[in-house]
Amino acid sequence: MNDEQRLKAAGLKATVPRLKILEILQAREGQHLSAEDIYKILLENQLDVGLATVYRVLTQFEAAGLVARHRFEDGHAVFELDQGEHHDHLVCTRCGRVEEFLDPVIEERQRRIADEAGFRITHHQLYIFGLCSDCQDKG
Amino acid sequence: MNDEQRLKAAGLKATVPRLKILEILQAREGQHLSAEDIYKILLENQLDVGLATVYRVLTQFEAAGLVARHRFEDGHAVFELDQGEHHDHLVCTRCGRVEEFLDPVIEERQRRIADEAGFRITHHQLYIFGLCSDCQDKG
DNA sequence: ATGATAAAGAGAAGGCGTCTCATTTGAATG
DNA sequence: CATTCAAATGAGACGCCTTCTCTTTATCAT
Repeated sequence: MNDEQRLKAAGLKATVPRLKILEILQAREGQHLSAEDIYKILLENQLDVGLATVYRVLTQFEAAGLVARHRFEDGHAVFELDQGEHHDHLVCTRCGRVEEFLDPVIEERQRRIADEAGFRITHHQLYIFGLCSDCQDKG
Repeated sequence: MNDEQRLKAAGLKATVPRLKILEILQAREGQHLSAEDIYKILLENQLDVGLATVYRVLTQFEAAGLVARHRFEDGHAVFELDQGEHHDHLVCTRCGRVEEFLDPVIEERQRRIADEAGFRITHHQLYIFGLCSDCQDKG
């Protein structure tokens, strides 16, 4: 399935801004980009896309399950492509480095906890904050 | 230990705004208050405390380990007294209801994951979002 | 009580994100 | 392929939460 088909499958028209933003996200898998980051990349590529559009598109992508939105420590949002594989994050509070992980045991416990509380889970977020090995050395 | 002593132990002068904010948080344990909420409560009690002061004090309290700051779905911050007992949250995305839980297994797995990645954990946050039992019924 | 210093109050300013509205674009139709 | 109309975009204003600045005030040690 190509990008255009992917957008249509999500119920979105295949417009230039949407295709480009999808491309950018695909080209930077594993990174966590803010709307501003994406906006700048678009401008660097001579694409006149408004920042408002970037926000709109990202919100639509999120609703369509194409991207995941995260809010690390500082509360401002970053995005990454959602490849169906949920994962959680370890975030270094000093250098901003982010590592991803997936723990089946934690996932299972979460389902059970929600179940016992009578909640139907839609999604969840687990962030572990701390100092990465490099930053521990630097004091 | 009374409130005044608690503040001094945290390295903070025992000022009126700080004492009052601490009182408010204590009187509402289990609730999650925004800075604005606390500001309004102060005004209702005829206390002329500036909103900026509320934010400052809450940030200081957080740094001192007296309160925990959370960002649920919408990105804006809420606070609660930190009684030493870490816990995580189940949040209903429809009515905003929040339930707390603590799962030793999850806690343990987190420590191990951080360990294996070479991270030294400072703190972590786990939010499970979904619909509470009441809201499931309401469609 | 007094002085040094931290904290508070008020309002301006900042930052991220959303809204509005005129204009353009996409894609279905003839 | 031209037409058409809803949907999407761009630009900038706007809004909200939070922080900053600066003067005034309060705290605490002496």
